[in-house]
Amino acid sequence: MERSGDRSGQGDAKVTLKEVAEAAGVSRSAVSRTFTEGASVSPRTRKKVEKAARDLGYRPNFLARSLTTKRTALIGLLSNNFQNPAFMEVFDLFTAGLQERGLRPLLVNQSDLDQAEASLEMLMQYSVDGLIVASSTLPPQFSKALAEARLPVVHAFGKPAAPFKVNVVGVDNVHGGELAAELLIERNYRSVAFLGGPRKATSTEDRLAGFERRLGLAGIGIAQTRFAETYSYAAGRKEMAALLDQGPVEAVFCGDDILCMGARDICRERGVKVPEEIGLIGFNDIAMADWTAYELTTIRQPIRDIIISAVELVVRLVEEPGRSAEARLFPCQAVERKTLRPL
Amino acid sequence: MERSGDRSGQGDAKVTLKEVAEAAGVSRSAVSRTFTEGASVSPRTRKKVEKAARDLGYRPNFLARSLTTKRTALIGLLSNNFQNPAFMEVFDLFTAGLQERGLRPLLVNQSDLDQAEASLEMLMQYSVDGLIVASSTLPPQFSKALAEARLPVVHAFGKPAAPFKVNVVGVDNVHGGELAAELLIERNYRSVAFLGGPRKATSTEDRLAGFERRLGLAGIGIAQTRFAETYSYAAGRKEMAALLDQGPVEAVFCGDDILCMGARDICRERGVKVPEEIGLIGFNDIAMADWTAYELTTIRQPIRDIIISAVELVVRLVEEPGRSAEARLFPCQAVERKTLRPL
DNA sequence: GAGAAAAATGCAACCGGTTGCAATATCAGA
DNA sequence: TCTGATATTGCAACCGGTTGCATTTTTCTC
Repeated sequence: MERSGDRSGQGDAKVTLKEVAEAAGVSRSAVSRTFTEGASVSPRTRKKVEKAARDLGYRPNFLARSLTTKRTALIGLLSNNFQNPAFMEVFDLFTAGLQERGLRPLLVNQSDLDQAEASLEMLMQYSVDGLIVASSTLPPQFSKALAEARLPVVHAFGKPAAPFKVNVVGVDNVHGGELAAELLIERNYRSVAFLGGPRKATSTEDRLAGFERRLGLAGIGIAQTRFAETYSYAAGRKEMAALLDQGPVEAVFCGDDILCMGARDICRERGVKVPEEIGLIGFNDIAMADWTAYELTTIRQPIRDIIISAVELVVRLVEEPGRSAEARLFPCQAVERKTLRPL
Repeated sequence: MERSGDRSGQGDAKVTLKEVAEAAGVSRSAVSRTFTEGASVSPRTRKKVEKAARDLGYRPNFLARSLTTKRTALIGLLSNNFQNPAFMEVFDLFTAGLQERGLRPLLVNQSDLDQAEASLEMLMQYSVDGLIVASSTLPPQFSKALAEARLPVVHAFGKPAAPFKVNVVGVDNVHGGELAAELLIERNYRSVAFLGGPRKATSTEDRLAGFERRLGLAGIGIAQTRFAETYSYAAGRKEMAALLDQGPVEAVFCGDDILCMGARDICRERGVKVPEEIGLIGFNDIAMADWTAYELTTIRQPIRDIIISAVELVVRLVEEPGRSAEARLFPCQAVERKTLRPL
């Protein structure tokens, strides 16, 4: 004869609170309280309930619970950077950070942020407690939708936006651009180019703005400007190739390491030596930037700090709904490796 | 005076079915039916309900619904490869594939699979409809827990396991190892080494087994064998360095592209020329393997096919609970680039 | 040991939906 | 216009929990 499961009894369908209550000879409330932090249950009942629960293999249903508690511990994690291997680090830190606090990331792959409103709606239907958007850009329309949704939202890697109030955690990209410019100025580069990420990304604009301004103070103009369509190796290659075809420059500031790696490889392919014949600066300081094949000089973005802060912020927003929007900006930092000529 | 929201009326808390019913002057059932595929509602009621819903900004609560329908459309996505940039592609495809089918990935970052049972329990508390485990290894204990859980599970990138019946979608790793061996034999390498992933990973064992066997047929033994602790660039560097220190070999078969890239870079650093002085083969054919700085000769794993198949399988398992476990294995394929000497 | 305060318990309503069933409305055919 | 078949509708119970409140039990004080 077939046993319907062993002593841990996951024999049939799901075991419910009611069955545990019956088995333990107590009311449903008693069972519920046993599994609720800080509820009032006598040690004796608790013991009985726990035994019954163990015997039956009972686990409380989180979703049913959320119906009354209004908390799901689900946090939406939305990003448009699924093509970028560097983002693995971002996902790693986000998921680990959320899990540490008992939160569950509900992942949304939104390659086109312009159509993110449907995703937002979906997230609300799943009653997520909060949302983290990990992307350097945020189309105004989406930003508007976010602001209107009654939902704690943190935009990680974004920039403080004027029109709508969304919480932001990121870096001062203008300053980052300035740092890049300084690196070049110090080393006497005179003819420089900018190879940015998507044109519409505010991070791109800001990096360019800071770069241009600081360069301007030194009397240097930007010889060429190009924008990649996506943050990807392929896009970096493509734009760098175009840039090289266009005419000679002494150095290129890339708006992202992954673009810079693509750019670096086009140089490798064409036999133009880095840094002897052309200088390159990246942005982010992703782990791969340190790989022997690249050793990018780059502007470091404190990814870890940003993510820890974003998680902490979203948690806080969930706890204090009334809280007004906030921007947390971390400083960038130049890290010198081997893609610029020495001082 | 403050307006409490515009005409779309997300003024206050969440709008519920009941409120819509009242506004539309119909019963709650009618509203429910309006939002349920294939339910019986007259066009007239539907119109009324839809108008009321629109005016109030109503969205059905998925979680409440799931309580009675027994479906959440949540699929657990558990992986231990959050350090591996190559896995970005995997996440991209998984999330996109699930979303296409209206499913939502609940992400679990489980760097230590030995402790995955708690995560499994958590997933069940969230009533996920199914689970995809993306990892090349699966500790027996976890495998056992998976088999016992009443939950559709697909192990992607795994291998068909003897003791417990878990659905698997992956490649024939033994054959992959053989392909690598053939590549080396053809090119007359005689002294070869194996630099594998984690020792306990079955994929590592299988690749090694196939490699060794095919080599054996040609009368070649494996000169050195090393195992990386993780699938990471750093681990690849470390083991390759050790391997180089140990003594000379003509070629190394790396159990993963990311390890191979680390290995490649140690060579670059030490000035040992690839492929002139040492040959390298990777495994996977991740996007980065084609980067100019690496151009790895490697054994291709059809990632896209595996993922599409895994998603399709988990969907099917959800629909047909009784279905017995299945293994879907795809063939590997050698792709030649520039890290082995020419024929 | 009596009385009052504190702790534990159960009842019943509720969270936001779905659904079987019986009742009602609509429609077709004669 | 009447009858039976079919389509809509609402009622009420249910999904698996939580929680305010009144009641009962326990504990403490004197």
